[in-house]
Amino acid sequence: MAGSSPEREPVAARASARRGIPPATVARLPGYLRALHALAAEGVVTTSSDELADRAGVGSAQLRKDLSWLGSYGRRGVGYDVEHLSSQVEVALGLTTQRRVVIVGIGNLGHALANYSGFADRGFGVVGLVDADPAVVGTTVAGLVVRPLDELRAIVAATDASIGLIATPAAAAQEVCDALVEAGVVGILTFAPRSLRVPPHVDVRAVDVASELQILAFHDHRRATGA
Amino acid sequence: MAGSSPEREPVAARASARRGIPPATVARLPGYLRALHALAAEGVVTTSSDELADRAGVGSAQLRKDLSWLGSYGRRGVGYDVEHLSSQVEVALGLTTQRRVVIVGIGNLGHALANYSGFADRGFGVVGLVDADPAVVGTTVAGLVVRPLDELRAIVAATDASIGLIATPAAAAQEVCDALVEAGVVGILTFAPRSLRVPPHVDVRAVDVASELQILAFHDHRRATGA
DNA sequence: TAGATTGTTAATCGATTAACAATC
DNA sequence: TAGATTGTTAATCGATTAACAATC
Repeated sequence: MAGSSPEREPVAARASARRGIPPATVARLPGYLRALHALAAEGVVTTSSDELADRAGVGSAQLRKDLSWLGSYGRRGVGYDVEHLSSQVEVALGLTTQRRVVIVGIGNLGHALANYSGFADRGFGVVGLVDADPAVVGTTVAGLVVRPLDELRAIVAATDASIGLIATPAAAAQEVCDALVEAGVVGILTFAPRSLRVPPHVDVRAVDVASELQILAFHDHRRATGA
Repeated sequence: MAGSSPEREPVAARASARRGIPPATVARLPGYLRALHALAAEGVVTTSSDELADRAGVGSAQLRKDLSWLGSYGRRGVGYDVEHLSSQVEVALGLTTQRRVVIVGIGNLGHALANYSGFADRGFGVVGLVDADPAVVGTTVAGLVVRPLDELRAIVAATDASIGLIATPAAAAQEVCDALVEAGVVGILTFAPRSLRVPPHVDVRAVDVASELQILAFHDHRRATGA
């Protein structure tokens, strides 16, 4: 409109500025980080896109394309420094500061999640346990006392938790979700088998174990019958 | 080659014949089924793509496109019969015969999974529990006696299990996976945080809870910083 | 230099979405 | 018939992949 064509940035930079790292890439970054940590634990100092992709279970072209969204952290002809790349992936994912997690629903699954050591290893701290059942409230699980649902807001405020984990029955999930949102969490991971409604600023990810099995059943079925 | 153009089928039919239902669609079908069952439980007899999509948390265009891969089970101007569509989705997923599941790794998580009633409700039967720890072997969990790892093959054979569920530590997962494949399962759902290597005829799905949290952390981080 | 490996391009492929003709 | 809603089309969008120039 000003009569001259604007300065052109590289395509990738423009896309990055517009939309950031693509969701499909973000979803694979934790897998790369896992593979990098495994390599570091084995004492490997330098790796290649071939080796790392193989460890992560993806193609090397995809790995390089994914990493290119973060920047240029490899050396042509050499590969990637394991420690340095780990750090950069952690920076990209925002794992440089620990995030605090509240678990709601301390049944079998909530119990297992509260005791899962993999959270602390990977940047998360479980800071609160909440349940609606008076018989469960007051018990100690994984070193934390289980608190009643009506204290959720105070717990989130006191601990500055940003992530809520829902391990309740499906029937209670939306109500708990609303309470978590109201309390101020911005990310929710739910294991309850139903879809949740949240405002746009809140991010929900859902793990439904029976759905996963049904997807496996489809492939089993295809193999057994037609194709 | 024969000198005349071949008969043309509709595009969708050709694609369907070639590759079947797209993976992204298959992954959403369990969610539709859940929503349909919820509607049925409320006594709703007929639904629309708008209502069903809303329940499942997707757009109505996407829902109709997805269902079109299964066939034409709606009535223009009317909607879908809840019971009939449920059945058709179940047929498409191969849920008309119950599939049997073996769980390996009876720690906190394996325990929770063994006791999860959602499996039976949705077409799966837990028929075997296996653990490597002699202290766990012999105990009864969810009505089943935990058996040692070296009996895995016999259990799969005796129960005709087709799906294996891995709830072991990461370090044991590949070994357990190999044993499951060797025993004859064709679908594996793993909760261990590492990638698994399987032959092409075996299907693996992975749930990594800490990875899910890391993906949530990314969005939290983006919100807090730049975009 | 010669060999190796990245980062990027461009082509392909698959998924999503809006719009609407078909039809109940 | 008029209104409603599907099933399908076609356009757009995003993801994957192979190939290779850049460069260590």
